[in-house]
Amino acid sequence: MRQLVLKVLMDKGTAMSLSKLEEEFSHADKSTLYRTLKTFEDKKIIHSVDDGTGSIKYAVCQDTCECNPSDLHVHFYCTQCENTFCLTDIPVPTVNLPAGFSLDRVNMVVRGLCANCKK
Amino acid sequence: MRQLVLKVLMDKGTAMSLSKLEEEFSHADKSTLYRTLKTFEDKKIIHSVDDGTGSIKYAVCQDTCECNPSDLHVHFYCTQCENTFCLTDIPVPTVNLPAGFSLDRVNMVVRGLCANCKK
DNA sequence: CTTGCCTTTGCAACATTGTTGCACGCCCAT
DNA sequence: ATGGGCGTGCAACAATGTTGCAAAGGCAAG
Repeated sequence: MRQLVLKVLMDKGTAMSLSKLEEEFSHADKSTLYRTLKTFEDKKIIHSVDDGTGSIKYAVCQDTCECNPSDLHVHFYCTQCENTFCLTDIPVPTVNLPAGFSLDRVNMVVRGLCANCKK
Repeated sequence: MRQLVLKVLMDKGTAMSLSKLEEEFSHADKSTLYRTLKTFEDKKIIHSVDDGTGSIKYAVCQDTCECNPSDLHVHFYCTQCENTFCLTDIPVPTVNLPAGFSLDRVNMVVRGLCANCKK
């Protein structure tokens, strides 16, 4: 089952939400998928993205993924196809915080149209 | 009532969630506050921030605020005091999207410790 | 083979947040 | 006084995320 979930996530190419996975596995239970995702996240096999849609998305980590300190890359949410992409090539730009502020993590989500939907 | 809500938001200096407002006005109803915030948002008096905590925060717009196309400034969430600040001085850096992608809005939230909590 | 343990799964319930329908009360103008 | 519009409160609801508990399966030791 976990193998199936991982395969779907890898084939999909985009970040998936829990409800999307439920549709994919209509026979599987929500809690099973939920715990599967949590397990993967603990094991640093996938990382979660809050893309502002209200539901958390999950995507497989790249080989070079360093999910440890942060989500290092920018995420993109397409407002038309409603897919969330990992822009693994685009690192989160550094920002100059006000004096006294220390940085822990950064979440950066770009909304717009993806290459497919813009055609 | 709306005047009271607006006053609290302005005095607070940080972005507040609906539940925080409920605490502030223990006698007021959730839906009243909710509709008040929605009204303010429509009128572009306040803007909403999804800081990744699961609850949407609201903050008064600056005079120069141009909430229209996007949240133009970076937001900061302090993991200790759990306050969300508008870093109105810090514009969201531009990113070079992959070919074919078009930008609509950007949400950028920095997590860390604020000046007060880092002391 | 049987027993017991551990893991995984499914069902159900729950908390939280956000949202909406409906009715009541208030104010104001006609 | 009457009616309409607005704001408010109560309640219910939907969606998401989360957890407790019991059943089912595999695996190893006896």
